[in-house]
Amino acid sequence: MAETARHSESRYGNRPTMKDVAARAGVGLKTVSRVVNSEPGVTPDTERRVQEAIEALGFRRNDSARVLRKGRTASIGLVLEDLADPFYGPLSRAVEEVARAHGALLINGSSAEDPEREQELVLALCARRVDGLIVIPAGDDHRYLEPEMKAGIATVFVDRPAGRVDADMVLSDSFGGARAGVAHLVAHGHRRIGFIGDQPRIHTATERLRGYHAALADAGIEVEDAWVSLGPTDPARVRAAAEAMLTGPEAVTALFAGNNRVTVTAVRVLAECDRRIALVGFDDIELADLLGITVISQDAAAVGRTAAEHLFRRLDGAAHAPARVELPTRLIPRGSGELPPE
Amino acid sequence: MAETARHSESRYGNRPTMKDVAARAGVGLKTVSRVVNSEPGVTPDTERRVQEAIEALGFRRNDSARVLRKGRTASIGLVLEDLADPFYGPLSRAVEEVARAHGALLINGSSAEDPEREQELVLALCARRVDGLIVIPAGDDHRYLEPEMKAGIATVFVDRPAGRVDADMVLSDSFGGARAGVAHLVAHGHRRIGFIGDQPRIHTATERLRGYHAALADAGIEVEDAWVSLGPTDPARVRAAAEAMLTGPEAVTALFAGNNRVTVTAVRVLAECDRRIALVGFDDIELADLLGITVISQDAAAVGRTAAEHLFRRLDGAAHAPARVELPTRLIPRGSGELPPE
DNA sequence: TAGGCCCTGGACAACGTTGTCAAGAGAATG
DNA sequence: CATTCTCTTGACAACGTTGTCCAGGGCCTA
Repeated sequence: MAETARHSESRYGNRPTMKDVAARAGVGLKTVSRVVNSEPGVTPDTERRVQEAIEALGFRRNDSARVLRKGRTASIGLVLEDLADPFYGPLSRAVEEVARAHGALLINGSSAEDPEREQELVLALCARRVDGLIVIPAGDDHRYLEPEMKAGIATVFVDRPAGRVDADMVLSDSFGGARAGVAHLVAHGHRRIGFIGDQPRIHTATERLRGYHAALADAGIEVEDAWVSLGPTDPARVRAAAEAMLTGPEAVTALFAGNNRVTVTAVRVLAECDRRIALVGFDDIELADLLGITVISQDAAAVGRTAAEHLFRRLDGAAHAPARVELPTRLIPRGSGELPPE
Repeated sequence: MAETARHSESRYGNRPTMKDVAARAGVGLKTVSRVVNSEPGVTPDTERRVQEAIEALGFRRNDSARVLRKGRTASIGLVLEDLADPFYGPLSRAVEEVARAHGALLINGSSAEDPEREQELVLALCARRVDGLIVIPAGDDHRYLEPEMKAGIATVFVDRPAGRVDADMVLSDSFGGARAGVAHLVAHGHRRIGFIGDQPRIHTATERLRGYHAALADAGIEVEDAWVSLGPTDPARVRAAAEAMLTGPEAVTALFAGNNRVTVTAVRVLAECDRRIALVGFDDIELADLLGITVISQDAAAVGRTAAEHLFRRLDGAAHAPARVELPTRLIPRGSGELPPE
């Protein structure tokens, strides 16, 4: 029977290690390490020999081992709701750019708006010992993160506040934006305005609804129940909600859409409608200019950049109390929000 | 002088290790490992004691160490061009879903269409020992990946073929799609058709141009130089190209846009134009239905899913020769491509 | 020429985990 | 009661890297 060669086939497909390089170059292990990390104290001749061995063997440093030894992974985690959502693409890209500038890689995960999945993802990232976390919360209780944060994983919450945990946050002014958008409709003569938003457990959804109520209260208008609809933002639900608001004697003359997905569906519904209904949407959308859609725009890239910069400032040692940054929104009139009631 | 407490402050902010848990629970190290990994052979009583210690200390397994030991990182890398591009969001999300189903995390990076940055990113991912790589090539020479692939990092190229390297690829039928799109314009009476595409070093750009030429050749139409423009797809360049094609006695009556970014700008230019110019764009765009834009649609999510499934099949041991999958495209007529020449 | 210093290079431990193996405690069997 | 077998448990090495520390050689100075 052949002797058991239990490690004849190593895990990384027999990748050469520094030891192999050292053997081939006829130097010590640590000298290879020095060359690989451009540390001083190696004569040019020795360095050349090591470089040749590295080249010949196709050696590449194993960062897993390095991470274990050094304690820093040079990677950060980003947990968002859905990478495929056009709002999160630019945000994610902005985070990536900042990470890159700090020599860090980005690990991405989508929670699909499921609190359990969010937690699962976040904890997986913590187990990897990412240096920091940027989280767009799906759930509203983040106490599970406390031990992690105490253990030194810097965390910044984005777009929605953290639940029951004291941490840095970067938000958009949902309340103010919605209030301005609805006030805009009021200013153009509307008194019956519908609001279609996301599920009430999502902070931005209720904030925007609060803005809607504030604007109508400012105008002395009493809101009817039938004008407000919160829930999932899939096309079917939104379509049903919009159609309900547009029918009957009490039909609204204008709609406020609580986010980009709602706006998209609303535009489709209104295109099929025989009356001219005004529309203001939260979040800008590509080609909205050509379609003449008035929106409340938030700068997703700026949100991501701000959050990432915060994070790295923490990683660089900033120890001030958790900060809450609120970025402004901007109303962009393009026609749909300026239609008069009919 | 105080004694040097060189490790008084450990790297992970003094996170407890299995050793600490073992000490507290009064058991051996390996027993903790067994509990953490739900391995059999631990009495309920022991398990309870260990669980309590884990709870009390807030222990979380350090996956860096695990990775080093096991040789699998349970993570894959995705290098694409720009996460903020609406084409890549769904693709990336689809890859993530497949990875999740296999218990792997996704590390994301944008090459910004820069071959050097692509290589830098890919090699960084290799140094992390990701189990596999999905690459949307920016460069056209990937020989630098050969040692990595030989060392066992599975790699799938997506959207564009790998350069000088034999590997799995998942592509869309750019040639066929463009040919069908241009033929569609010809069928509606156009004989002077412009083509605005991406930089010629990008494979899809030249493939689509090839499709354009093929369709016109099929129709016996001779292409004039002024009808074709390849280059960066930033709005300024595309706008200039489009405006040039739309002026003069030899102006085109229809445009074929080589990708989503080109289409967006083209739509803007045409909206300002006094003549009615036909347009077909490669890649579908949100709200294109409302704007009546005829497109050649490719299913980004399907591309991502297919690539990721290929990758994991490789990781599970599939050893067949590199495969090249080409996914079909679909022409979606919505009005802009059916305008007659005027 | 002797002594001291600097510079290069290498041996060794440690990071936190998991695989291997063996020991010990009971239980089952003769 | 002796023996074997099963089951639980823990000691130990190893993964590939980096930090610490020491040795030896060359060079400078007195």
